[in-house]
Amino acid sequence: VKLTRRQIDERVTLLRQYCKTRGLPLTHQRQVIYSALAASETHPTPEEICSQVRREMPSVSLATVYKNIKFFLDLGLLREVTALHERQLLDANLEPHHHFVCQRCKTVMDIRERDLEPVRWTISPPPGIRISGYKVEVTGLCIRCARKTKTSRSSRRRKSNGNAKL
Amino acid sequence: VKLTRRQIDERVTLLRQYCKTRGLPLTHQRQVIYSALAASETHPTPEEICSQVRREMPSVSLATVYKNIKFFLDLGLLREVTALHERQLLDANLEPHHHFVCQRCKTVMDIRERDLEPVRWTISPPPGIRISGYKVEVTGLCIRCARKTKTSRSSRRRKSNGNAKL
DNA sequence: TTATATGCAAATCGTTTGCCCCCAA
DNA sequence: TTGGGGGCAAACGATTTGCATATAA
Repeated sequence: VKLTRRQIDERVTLLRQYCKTRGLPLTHQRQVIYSALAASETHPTPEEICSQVRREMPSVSLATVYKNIKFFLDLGLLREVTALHERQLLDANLEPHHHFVCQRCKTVMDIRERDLEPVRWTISPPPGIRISGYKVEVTGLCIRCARKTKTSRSSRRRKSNGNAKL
Repeated sequence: VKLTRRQIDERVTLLRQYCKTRGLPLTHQRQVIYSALAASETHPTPEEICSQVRREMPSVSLATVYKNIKFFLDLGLLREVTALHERQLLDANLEPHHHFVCQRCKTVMDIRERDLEPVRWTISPPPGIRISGYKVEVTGLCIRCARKTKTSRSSRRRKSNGNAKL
């Protein structure tokens, strides 16, 4: 999905508005980092974005790129391919199954395969690729976090992945 | 999904067979690590498995646990919750969409939301949780890797996530 | 016996933090 | 002017590696 120059500028304008309404400063590097992200056609790593940004602004530090990425994520102006990249989580369940991931505490719970309709294409799948399986990731809030959210006060980014039940 | 002692032993027997047919030694620690995994009801980290194993065998090193986890993954006796935990991958596409992940080179490609049927439950979703969305992860081999596989010779674990097209 | 695994410690990699200076508002 | 941001280097946490020793087959 390649964006035109104009579409990228629109994204930066969106960023500008977000910053303005929250009274946050919009620095030059922040703009350049965000347009590098918006212009990316793949799923870049922070390092890759940093190299990209350095073509235009050789002095940016990797730390600044990381800080801004977190900033954009918090604002919802950017997403992660997976929220579970922090550490390796193992799954000894060899049966095909799906997952529920709590977006607050990151707890993962299994969903039996038969509890969801099989995934189906509405068009023919892209030619050339070989498909071996489909895994659905249901996101939301687990019971514990859903309860806490009513009154708020968080259990964000728990280290343990606990025993919470669906 | 809590397994009975008997089911765990069956899993270890499976491991024993895999090792035997490949002529690989089945050490005491390998067995204990594998049963700790099979007995896990959650999605443990390597650290957590290590602590668990140490209750029975206090001398195991974390390095051994890591090496064995890789061993089990290679044999297909264990899975990861996500194959993309190694580094943070960013996704500037704010539209809801799905992903194709090449299990060999780890390239991620977007699938437009409308190209897959919406995910649906066959039973009513677990009460108490709050669901905010569904993301499908289609796994398989990308064009490049699918081609290479016929003749073999790999591009495993490429560092870049490339520009490969669906 | 012989190949492979283990344990330990050092190395590496990705990411975060502290601190001092600078800039956008 | 002033509070958040930027750059740098040190700190960190997770994972990997090198190597000498121990172990399964």
